[in-house]
Amino acid sequence: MGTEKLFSRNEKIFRKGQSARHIYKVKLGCIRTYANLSDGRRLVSAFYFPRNYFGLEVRDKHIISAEAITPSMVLVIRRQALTLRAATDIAVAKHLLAITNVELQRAQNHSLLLRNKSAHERVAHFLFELKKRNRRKEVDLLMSRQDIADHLNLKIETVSRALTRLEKKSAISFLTHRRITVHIRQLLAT
Amino acid sequence: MGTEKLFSRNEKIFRKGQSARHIYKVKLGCIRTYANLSDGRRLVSAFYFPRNYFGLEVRDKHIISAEAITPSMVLVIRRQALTLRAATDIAVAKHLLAITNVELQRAQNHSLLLRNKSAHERVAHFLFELKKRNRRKEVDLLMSRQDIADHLNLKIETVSRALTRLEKKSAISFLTHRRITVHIRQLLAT
DNA sequence: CGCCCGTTTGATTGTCTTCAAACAATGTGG
DNA sequence: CCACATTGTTTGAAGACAATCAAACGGGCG
Repeated sequence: MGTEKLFSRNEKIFRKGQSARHIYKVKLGCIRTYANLSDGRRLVSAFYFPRNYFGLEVRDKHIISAEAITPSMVLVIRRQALTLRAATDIAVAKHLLAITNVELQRAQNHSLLLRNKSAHERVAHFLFELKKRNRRKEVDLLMSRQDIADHLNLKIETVSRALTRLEKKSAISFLTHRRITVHIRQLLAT
Repeated sequence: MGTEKLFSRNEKIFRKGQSARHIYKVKLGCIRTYANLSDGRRLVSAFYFPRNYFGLEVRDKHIISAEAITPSMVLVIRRQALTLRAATDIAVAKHLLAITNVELQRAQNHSLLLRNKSAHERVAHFLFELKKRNRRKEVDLLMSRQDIADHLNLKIETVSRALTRLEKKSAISFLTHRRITVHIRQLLAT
């Protein structure tokens, strides 16, 4: 169901305001969804990895934009086709509801995080989630520090400092700037 | 439609977790909805004044609690009765949708406010909204400083300082601690 | 009148941002 | 292959802001 499509680095997948005719599933790569605020800042809503769905909308228009962070293979599914199938096939309907719930949950947790947690806690939580979603030993930070900062509502320097502090506390180790290992035990002890 | 009920100061109207069998309309007084966070803090979601509806829920359980701030007269409407009428009466259905949208809008604006604005801006915005909803010359601060603080995610001292600063800038004048006049022009110039 | 609660004020601290500069990694043209 | 530019990241110092701790104030009510 749907057709695969390749997006290059920083290529737009959909824009805020466009009518939401498709939903998307990451096959390979990494996607960010974001909005540009009126004051010039950028708000990165979420990152998506292989097997994640994105582009779900309640209304008929996208309220955020999406871009590929790395070259990414994306399954593009016609929304109408999906809702039609969901109307008759209970399994499809359930699946659709499930991925919508995942998304809702993510949004709610994230806004709680931003409201209640300090900069260091936000970064630690972000890495924790990354690790959970990746399950491999090493975690690739496919997104830039700026992406992370805009996601956590922090300045890029603050993100950087938080990372070095976590390394000093042996909660993470840098292999390269963009590739780390996460030591869950020490991370949660922060 | 519905029955009027009188609630005394600080009396609970519904609790988090209760099944949401009713929706409510303020006739007289002032209501707060709130949640107690796991860390002991309290989060005041919103204040409701005469003609406002509250207690709307998407699911079947209340996710927040509600209390009367001052002695309040409240119209209690059976939810089932309302949705039944909405099923046949388009006007009722539209009305229901409208008040739900007001609520959604309020929630979205509020979380934007908390994310982007400084303490002083939050307090100024709060007073601005109060004034808009009140339309009278004087504005009664029926809620305590603590209520305001918990609504704006600030400490009580910060709220107090913001208020005195606004007075110094002639954006507001105190008649008493709980009764002020708001000078919109100067308030927006902040 | 005096107490109590809510509020205001003051001094200090901690955290994040801002401004500035150094550093590292990668790419490009000669 | 090297000199140089570009981009992304880290580090340092100073400043801004709200939280915290502490104390004084004021109004309402017994």
